[in-house]
Amino acid sequence: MTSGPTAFARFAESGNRMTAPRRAVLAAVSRAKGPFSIEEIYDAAPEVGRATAFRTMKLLQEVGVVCRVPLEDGTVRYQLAESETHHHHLVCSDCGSVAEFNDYSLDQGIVRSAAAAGFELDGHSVELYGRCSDCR
Amino acid sequence: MTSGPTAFARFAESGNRMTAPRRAVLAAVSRAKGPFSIEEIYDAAPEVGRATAFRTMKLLQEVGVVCRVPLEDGTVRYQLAESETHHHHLVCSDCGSVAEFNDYSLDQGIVRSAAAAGFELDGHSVELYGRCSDCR
DNA sequence: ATGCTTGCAAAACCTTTGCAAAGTT
DNA sequence: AACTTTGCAAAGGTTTTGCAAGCAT
Repeated sequence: MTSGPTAFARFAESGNRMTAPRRAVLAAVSRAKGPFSIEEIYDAAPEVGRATAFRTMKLLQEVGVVCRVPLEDGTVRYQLAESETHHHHLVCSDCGSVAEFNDYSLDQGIVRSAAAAGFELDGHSVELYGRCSDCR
Repeated sequence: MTSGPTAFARFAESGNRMTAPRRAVLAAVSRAKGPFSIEEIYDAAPEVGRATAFRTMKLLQEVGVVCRVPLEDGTVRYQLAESETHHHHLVCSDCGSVAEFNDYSLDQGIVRSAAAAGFELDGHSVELYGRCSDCR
């Protein structure tokens, strides 16, 4: 639940310089309740230049502070990553919330599918679309 | 293996009008060996206007003739859909090929994961990234 | 000090729109 | 004949760039 400090900490650990604009973006990202677009971030952090907002968001993705959430309609949002490790997303089409989940046996199934196709697996992405328990 | 005529047939069945520009886009799409961008399509079908290329590609997606393939780097390509039904993708990072696959038990795992999270599932997308059997 | 980061504003992109003309059924 | 679709060119929106000035370390 305490995602605020975590984003800063994770970024600090990444070995990148901590600057005022980056702090502002991290704060905006940490404040966000659900998935957001880059535009929403630089609206929420007006002291940061457009270019820097884009540059910083790209950096945060690389560093794993935020993760990309592809929506069903083909657009993309971002969200503060709860876990730095691999995970999947549950995207609610009603309220727009995005929850992370892990399922070991699901990942196993993916490994098995890849093997069956003679495919050497590097990574995978799984997005589930539907309605969350609150919205049902 | 005979994907050429199939795209036309599928489109015809969709109840949309068959026009010269649409035939040109369908031909270009059918000719493509792997995943492609919209720009590649209107480069390959110069007689078709830009706007029409975009409009037609959107239509082909809706109709299920082509499917959207999200790449690991966040960009999106399209590919002629082999099967009209639900399927997943194996994206090769070496040769760029995209293969479709189905795995019933994987889908089952997804249904189970969703249920475990109290999530009402509408749809899902699974992309596997790695190296195909030819490139290994 | 050194080298990375920023902001600005322009440029580069990509996609969509409006509307009259042309085409399809 | 009725209704769709197209092409054009312009508008719209988003993301990137180049570079001098400003920071973090």
